[in-house]
Amino acid sequence: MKSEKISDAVVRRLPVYLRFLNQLSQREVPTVSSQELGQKLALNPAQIRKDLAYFGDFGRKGIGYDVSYLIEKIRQILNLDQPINVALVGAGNLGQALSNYNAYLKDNMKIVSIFDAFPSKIGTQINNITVQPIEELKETVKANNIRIGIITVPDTEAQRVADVLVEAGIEAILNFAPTILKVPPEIRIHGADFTTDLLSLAYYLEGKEHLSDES
Amino acid sequence: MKSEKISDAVVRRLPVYLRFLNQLSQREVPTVSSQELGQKLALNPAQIRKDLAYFGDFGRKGIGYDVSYLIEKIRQILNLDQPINVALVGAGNLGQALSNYNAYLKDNMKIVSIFDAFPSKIGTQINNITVQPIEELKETVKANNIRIGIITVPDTEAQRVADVLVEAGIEAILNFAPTILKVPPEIRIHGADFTTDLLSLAYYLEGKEHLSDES
DNA sequence: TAGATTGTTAATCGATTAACAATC
DNA sequence: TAGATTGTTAATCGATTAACAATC
Repeated sequence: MKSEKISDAVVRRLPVYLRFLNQLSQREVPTVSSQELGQKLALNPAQIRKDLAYFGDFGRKGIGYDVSYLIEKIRQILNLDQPINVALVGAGNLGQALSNYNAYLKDNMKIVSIFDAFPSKIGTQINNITVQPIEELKETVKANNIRIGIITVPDTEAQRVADVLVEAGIEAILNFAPTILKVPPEIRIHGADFTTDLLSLAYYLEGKEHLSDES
Repeated sequence: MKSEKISDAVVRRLPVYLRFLNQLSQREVPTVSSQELGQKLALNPAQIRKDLAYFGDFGRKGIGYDVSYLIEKIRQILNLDQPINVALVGAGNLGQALSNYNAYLKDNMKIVSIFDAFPSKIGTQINNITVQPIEELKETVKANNIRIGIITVPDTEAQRVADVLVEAGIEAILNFAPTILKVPPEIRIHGADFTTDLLSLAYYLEGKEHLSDES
C-alpha cells in the first residue's frame, strides 16, 4: 500500500470494478482473479492489480480477490458506505431521465432535490420530488446535506447554475451541458456531455479519407 | 502536416474546439489564437496547436486561426460535411431525452430511426419518428444509410442490441448502458455511462479519509 | 510440492508541455 | 521593424504493461 497521489484514471475505473463485482456477488461467485476481471472489463490484469494495490492489499496470492471483501473495500474508498445526497438542476427531458434512472440508488447515492428556473416546472412532481425554484437551492442544499450537483440545464444557464451550486457549498458537479465551466479548484467537476462523444464518433466512419488540400 | 496515427484523445477534443468556434462565429469574431482557445477551454495552447497541426496548417503565424476556415476544416475532419444518420435503440426516458436533445442537428447528425423491444412502445411517436420493433432494425439501417447506433436499453439487453447493430452494418456505437460490450475491432464504440462518472465523483468528497485498516 | 496469482519494480509506451525558429 | 503567434522538435511527465519474487 502506497500513499502516492491517485490519478483520476484510476478513480474512474473503481466504479467499473464495483459494478462487475456486484454482478459476481449476485451469482455468488466467491473469488475472482485480476486475470478474469481484465478479460471481462477489457483491461490489463496488471493494471487492475496496481489500481487496487494503491488502496490496500486486498487480494490473496494464488487465490485472487474475495468478491464480497473487495466490494466492501471499493465502496469504502468511494465513500459509498455512507448515503450521498445529490441535487439535480434542470428538470427538462434529460433531467427527468436521470432522476428516473435510479441505478445509483443501490450505491447509496440519491437525488433528493430537483430545481428548475422555468415557472411552469416549479411545483410539479418528478418521482415524488417537488421541483423547486433555483432561488431555494442554497438553503435546501445546506438543510439536506447535499454534496453533489448534477447540471442538466441549457448551456447558456450552466455557468450561472454552477456558481449557485458552488456558493451553496456543493463539493462536486456532474455537468451535462456542453460548456467548460469555471469553478474553484477545490470543486471536483466532471463533464458528461454526450454530444462531444457522439460527434467524435463520426471521425471514425469509413468511406471518406481525410486528405489534405494539397493531395 | 504529418500522417501519424491520431490518438482518440486528440479526436475527442475536436468537437470541443468546434463548439467553441461556432460560438465565436456567431459573435462574428474573425480570428482566434491558440492562447485564447486554451484559456477558454482549459487546455494548453501548445496542445491545441499540435492537435490541429496533425490535420493541416490551418493557422497563420502572428495572426492565429481564421474562425470560419477552422470550423470548415474541423467539420471535414469529423466527416460532418455530410449528413450522418443515427439510430436510437431504447425508447425509455433516456432515449426520449436524447432524441429531443437535437443539439447535434446543426452538426449534420440526425436520429432518423428509433427502436424498442417493448410492445407498448412500438408504434408510438417520438418527435415525429415512429418507434419500430428491433426486428426491423437491420432492414431499416440498411435502407436509410444509418451509420451510428445509440444504445439506451437496460444493461441486460445491451449486448444483444449491440450484436444486432453490428450485424446490420453499423460503423460506430455510443453505449449508455453500464456494461462493457464486445464488438468486432472495426466497430468504434464509446461508453457514455454516466453512473460511472457519478460514482467516481464520490471519491473526491471530503470529510472522510481513506485510511488503511492498519492505521 | 506444483500451480496460480498477487503486489511491486522496472521497462515501455504515449501524451502533454516547453521552447524556439520561422514568419505574418 | 517590432510584436504576435504558428508549427514542430525536444523535454517532461504520467500512465500502462511486463516481469518476477513472494506466497497462498
